[in-house]
Amino acid sequence: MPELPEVETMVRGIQEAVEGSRILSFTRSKCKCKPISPLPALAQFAKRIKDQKIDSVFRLAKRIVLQLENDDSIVIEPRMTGLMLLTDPPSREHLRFRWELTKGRTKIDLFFWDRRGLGTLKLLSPEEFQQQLGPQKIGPDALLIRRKQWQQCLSKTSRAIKVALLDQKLVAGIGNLYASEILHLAKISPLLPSQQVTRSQIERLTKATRQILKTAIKHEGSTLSDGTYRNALNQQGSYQNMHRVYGKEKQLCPTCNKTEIIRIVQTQRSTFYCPHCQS
DNA sequence: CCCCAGTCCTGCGGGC
DNA sequence: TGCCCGCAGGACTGGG
Repeated sequence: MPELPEVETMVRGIQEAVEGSRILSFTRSKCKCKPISPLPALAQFAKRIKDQKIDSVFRLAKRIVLQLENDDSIVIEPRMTGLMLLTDPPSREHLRFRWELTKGRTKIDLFFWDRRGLGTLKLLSPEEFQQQLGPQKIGPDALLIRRKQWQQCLSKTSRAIKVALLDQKLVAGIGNLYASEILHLAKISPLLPSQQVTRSQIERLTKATRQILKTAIKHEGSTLSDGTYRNALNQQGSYQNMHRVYGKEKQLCPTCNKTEIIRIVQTQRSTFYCPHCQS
């Protein structure tokens, strides 16, 4: 599930400890779990990053980037169940990778844990980074996108606005959960064809996106009932307690307090909304 | 080019 | 009780 707020929380959680540290070792966990799919030969990967200093840690859409001093980047995509942790992971079983870092005399363990194993890890040269993660592959960040950019990206597609919000080429960082939350706050129907969005709807969408994502970051993201998502210290987020519509089928809409929230399916994903407030 | 269904993966909950 | 199936949704692929 990690979307922008969860990935941002992971980055903030490891940033201080990891920035300026040096990579002592990188190992794949000896657990039974399968190695991550597009990972180059591990020995080669480990060799390329060994003794490198990590200059900075930042979020790129839903990815975590460790920028190395030689300008290579370690790019981590948690996808559904991946976590970056500074403490012992939730279980031994799905631990995938471990970095041993040093900073002065301090030793730091950094873990990548991933229950479902859909996450990916890449080491990219600056050229590969530009090619694979450049602006033509990834749209403007959802936390920063402005009214004019919303207008531009939505005018490009005839798809329903909820479906467009999930297209990372149009706008980056929103996933299935926050798409429903944002559209509810913005009072926009998830079924609205993107090209038909009005000026005032764009205005509301711009504000709602920032407000939802910022508040979710403040609450360290959403830990759903499966309990998977955790911050870097293996603690749960709390934004799940503030959800407006996601997972709340048949409950009353928190805005009008008289209509039941309904669940529909758009391109094989659940959408939750209030048919009264978001008509 | 645009859009969507199918794919990867694991754990859980519902139905029988 | 135990088994099986479907579902959860990140991003990518292939085909219409």
